[in-house]
Amino acid sequence: MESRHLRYALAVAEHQHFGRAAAALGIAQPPLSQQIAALERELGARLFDRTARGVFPTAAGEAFLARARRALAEMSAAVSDAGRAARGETGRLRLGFIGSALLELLPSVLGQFIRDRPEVRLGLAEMSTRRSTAALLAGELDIAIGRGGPRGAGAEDLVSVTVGRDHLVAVVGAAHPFAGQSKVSVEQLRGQHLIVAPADEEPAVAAWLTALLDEGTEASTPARSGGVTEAWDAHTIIGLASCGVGVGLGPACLRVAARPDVQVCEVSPRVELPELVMSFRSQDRSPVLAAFLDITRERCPGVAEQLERRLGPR
Amino acid sequence: MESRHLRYALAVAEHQHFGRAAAALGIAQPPLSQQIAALERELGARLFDRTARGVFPTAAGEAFLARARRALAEMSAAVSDAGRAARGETGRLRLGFIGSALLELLPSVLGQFIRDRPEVRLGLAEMSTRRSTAALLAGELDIAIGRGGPRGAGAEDLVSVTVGRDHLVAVVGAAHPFAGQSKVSVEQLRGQHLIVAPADEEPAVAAWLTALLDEGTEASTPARSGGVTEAWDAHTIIGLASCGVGVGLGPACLRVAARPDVQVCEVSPRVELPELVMSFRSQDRSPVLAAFLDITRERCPGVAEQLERRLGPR
DNA sequence: CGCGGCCGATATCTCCTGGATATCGGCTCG
DNA sequence: CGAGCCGATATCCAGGAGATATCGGCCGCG
Repeated sequence: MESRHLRYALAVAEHQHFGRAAAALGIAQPPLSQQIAALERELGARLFDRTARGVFPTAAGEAFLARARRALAEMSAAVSDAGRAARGETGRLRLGFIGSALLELLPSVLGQFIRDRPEVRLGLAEMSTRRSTAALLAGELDIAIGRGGPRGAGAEDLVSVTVGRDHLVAVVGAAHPFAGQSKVSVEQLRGQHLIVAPADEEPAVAAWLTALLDEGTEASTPARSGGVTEAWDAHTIIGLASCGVGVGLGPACLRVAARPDVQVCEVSPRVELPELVMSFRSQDRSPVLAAFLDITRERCPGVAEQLERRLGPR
Repeated sequence: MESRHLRYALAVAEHQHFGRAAAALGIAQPPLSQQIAALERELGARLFDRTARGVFPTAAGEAFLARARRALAEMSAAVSDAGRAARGETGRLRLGFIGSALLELLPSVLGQFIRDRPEVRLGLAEMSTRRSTAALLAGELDIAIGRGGPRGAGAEDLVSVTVGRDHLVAVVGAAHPFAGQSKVSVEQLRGQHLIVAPADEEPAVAAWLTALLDEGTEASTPARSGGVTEAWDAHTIIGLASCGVGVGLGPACLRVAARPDVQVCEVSPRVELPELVMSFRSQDRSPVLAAFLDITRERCPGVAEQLERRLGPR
């Protein structure tokens, strides 16, 4: 049995007339009679009573037609659903991001995305750069936003573009000696007890910070004698700084989360943190991802050029 | 698009392999590739990613396959539903019957029918012979059970068989002169105030009763000087008799509904009422009706022969 | 009561297309 | 780097869907 049989049976039921049904179907009457006869033979049941006053469905016909209508509705829904999914109007986008992306980048991009693609299910999860990279490679995420971008095994399967930059600031409690100054130097940070992102979760930031603090010192000299406390997120860094644990270090957007009892000091001279990087699987042809990238292209200067360069030979 | 495309796409999704999917479908691999390619062309969307590690559905493919599964399920349900309807396992049977059928015939036949065909929706309505005949002809009923069977316009479109016989009994209140006797004669009934079924609703019974009472009297003599009260159902007849309105007349099965404060008298010599008759439209080929007739055939002696005679030249 | 017309079924032919066979091209893996 | 697997492509064939012509039955009309 083919869906053609369903369409033909429904046409006959609708017109109560083989000739007119055939015309509506764009075929001649004999083949329609044949197809209905073949269908009835296959079902082992007569579907229509051919009377002098018209063609009417039997009880079996009624039962069959009801199902046939639903089957054809599912088929046309299959077509339109596939089209919408292919155009990226429906589907799912799972996004893993570092907390600081939530302070500036994501509100803008996600707002636009949700307006453009209201039927796409968004999965949002804040996580470290290491975890989002691993989840992206494992296929558990579609987009990862982290600092410094993915490195290590599997990174060659990903495409990464810079979507934001921040410079370093220091956060101290009111009682801290730095509290009076609006600026601190890198030199001053050496020897302080520092509150920073976990080294194994944010490898790029950790490596960069080590390089920054070791700069110009002897390799043998223990540069950070003050020790280090690792904190996962902005609010923890600020909280620890406020109660005098040490000097919090992080991107300038930490200011957004600052509280009255801490002071945020610029670091002088100004130094840039590893960039905010958005990654996705280079093999991922998802139209939803493409739509998200389009929006990122519009909203983040420079992203268009980076994507063109990296995706050029597609 | 034909349902073949859905089957093929599902096979590919299931096996993640064109060759094995084709083997499972009983066709060669090239036509399968072609059909999938044609489907993708028609949809304007790629449904499968052909990678080195296997064939996997795209987002559009997932959406399509989900609908395709439902569409095919509806199609096979259409086949089985049509079959069950054709075999009379599902469907509807609307039955109109005179009250006295409920006292003996229907409990037996309906019990068996409900056991045999639990999924058939039964519509039961008690009504007069005139109304059930009209409803049957109007297509509002599938079976009518009345007394004396249909007559008048349209009766030639119906098939009727006798399914029960009853003899006449008289019902009187305790204070009635007949209360002492266990038998009354037809002669004694003449001149009594009679409680009988409505003449226009039960034409066969009324005509038969008139003939019975007029038997042997002069045409000019007013035979029933006692007058008549018409009552629709057994309980009303008995109720009216009990409070002395007159002598209730009805089939012997009235005894089933009798109360302590009335007496049911045999009429002597015993006379038969018009038969209990079951009718259906001779054009009706409903398998549910056929199943009901089969049960009637088993349970009512003589019905098989009557049906064979009347339906023989089908 | 017969005849004309409508409608679905049947007969026959044609041609499209779904399927088979053979082969190619690309990728993976030993 | 070559063997082998797998999907795509090329080519051919045949079954069957559909077109045309015609039949047969039923209804309605004169």
